[in-house]
Amino acid sequence: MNNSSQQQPQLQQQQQQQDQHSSPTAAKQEPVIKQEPAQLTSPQHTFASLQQQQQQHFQSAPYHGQQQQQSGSQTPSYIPGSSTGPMNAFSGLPPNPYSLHNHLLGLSMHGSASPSSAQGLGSPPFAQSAASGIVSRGNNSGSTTPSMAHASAPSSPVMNNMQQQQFGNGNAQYSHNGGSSLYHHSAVQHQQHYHNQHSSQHQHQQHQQHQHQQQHSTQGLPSSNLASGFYPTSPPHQHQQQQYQQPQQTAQHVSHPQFSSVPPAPLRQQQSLQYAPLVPPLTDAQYAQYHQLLGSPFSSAASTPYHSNQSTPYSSMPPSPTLDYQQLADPSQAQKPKRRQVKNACVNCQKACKKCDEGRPCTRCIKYGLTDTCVDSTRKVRKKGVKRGPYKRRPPPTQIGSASASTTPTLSHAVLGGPTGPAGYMSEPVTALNSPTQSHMLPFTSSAMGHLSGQIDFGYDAGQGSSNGGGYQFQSSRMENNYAPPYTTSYSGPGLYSSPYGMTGGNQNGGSTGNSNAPNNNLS
DNA sequence: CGAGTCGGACTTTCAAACTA
DNA sequence: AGTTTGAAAGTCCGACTCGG
Repeated sequence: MNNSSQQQPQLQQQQQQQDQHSSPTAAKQEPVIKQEPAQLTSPQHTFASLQQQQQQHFQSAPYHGQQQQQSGSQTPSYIPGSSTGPMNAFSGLPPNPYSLHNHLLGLSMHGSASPSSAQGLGSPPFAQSAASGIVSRGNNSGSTTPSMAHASAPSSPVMNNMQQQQFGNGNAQYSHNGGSSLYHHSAVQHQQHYHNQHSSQHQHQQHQQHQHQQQHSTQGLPSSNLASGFYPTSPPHQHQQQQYQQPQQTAQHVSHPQFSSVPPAPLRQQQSLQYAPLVPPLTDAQYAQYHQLLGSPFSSAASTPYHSNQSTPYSSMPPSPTLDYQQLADPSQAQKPKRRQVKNACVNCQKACKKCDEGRPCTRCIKYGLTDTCVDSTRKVRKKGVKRGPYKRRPPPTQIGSASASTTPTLSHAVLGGPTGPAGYMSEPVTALNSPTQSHMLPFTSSAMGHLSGQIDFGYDAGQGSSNGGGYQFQSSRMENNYAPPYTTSYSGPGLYSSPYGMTGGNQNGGSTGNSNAPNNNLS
């Protein structure tokens, strides 16, 4: 639908759900690179070094079932600080051959079916509607699942954990056997569901890509693994990568602190940049070459667009959902890949507000010798029965000029005359604010917006902020004021979905206050 | 310099609201 | 019954402080 562009990344996520096994690798790199730069080979990997690492990575610790080993018995490779940063990531991951297999099997079986596990991979995302129907109902919490897609997509391991919780399993180790299939099943379902909602075009693209990938990437690895994208193959991805490359290279790489003296920008975007070093600024062509040279299926583990979902941050190629859009909208806005989060951080990481990973013990805990206490944190149960104000609907994308849509969120439609936009809406201070930014900033400059919103008194904000109840008061006040959320708009662009709306909208204001507190409450 | 702390940006989850 | 919305709940970045 509208969000198709957004979806890309997500699709990838989903597709890679299984990839997660692989992606975790990437995922771990992040922390390593970033937080533990010293340990790793420093962010500034050269291609050569990168290659080596990857190779080593693969050779030495392809996939052990370490997760099982767990406590204490980590293999050396597991330990951060070794030169095998990537490896750590890799090994740190759950990848257990069995689990992986099961995982895949589960997918293929439950997912929209695909004869081979490999296909299973690709299929889920594309299986859309058919599957979705099956899906959404019945799993854990109730009705929905649209969002699950997000979750499921990112990390299989995570999924497991998460789902375990949801299913009441409780324990973190992700179990394989029957369990895995079960979890995955749901995961798949969600994914599919999600896809339904949002993407469609991209799905096709990616689907194709996946196929290619599979075809190309068979080098002696179990098909399932390949399928899962466990070992990404560079060549297949290249074209896709190129799509994503530009934004990153142009913007991120260039601006990365590592490579430039550019002072840390206030924007969070910088964060993502940290990963850039893996691939110094290159032209598209160069980049492509690079991957070709690397050639090995593993070479691009982190960088493969497919994996990127999870690994987005780490990979230099991370197709963020927004990237495409950004590019289109405003190259100058190019941005950081979307930050990926684990579904459930361990208690230690949570407490420290540091990045966690799916592994248990997680990399960080291993590093700090907290393996004993590295367990999933418990999540609150969302309260039910909270009333919400009426939702605004976005006008169909078609109404909005495609051109304008791509470049501008077209807030105006909604705001001004949109079905959802009350007349009074424009008068709101917010709109004034928004209007300038909406054009391109909104989607990507959430941080900027955040600042703005923080500085600006929206009127309704005050009342709402204090409310605990969450959105309820907020909503009602809005209604009273006849106020429409700022960004509800008809933005048809790709994926700006969550953040733009969430942030700028009520969420931002109300949310930020609430949010900021949340962690503290929990953590402290 | 590494570890701990923390504000808050950002992401994900998921129930309510909405639509077909 | 399926989809969309959007706030709650959560993750974790990055700045800061502190101790060795």
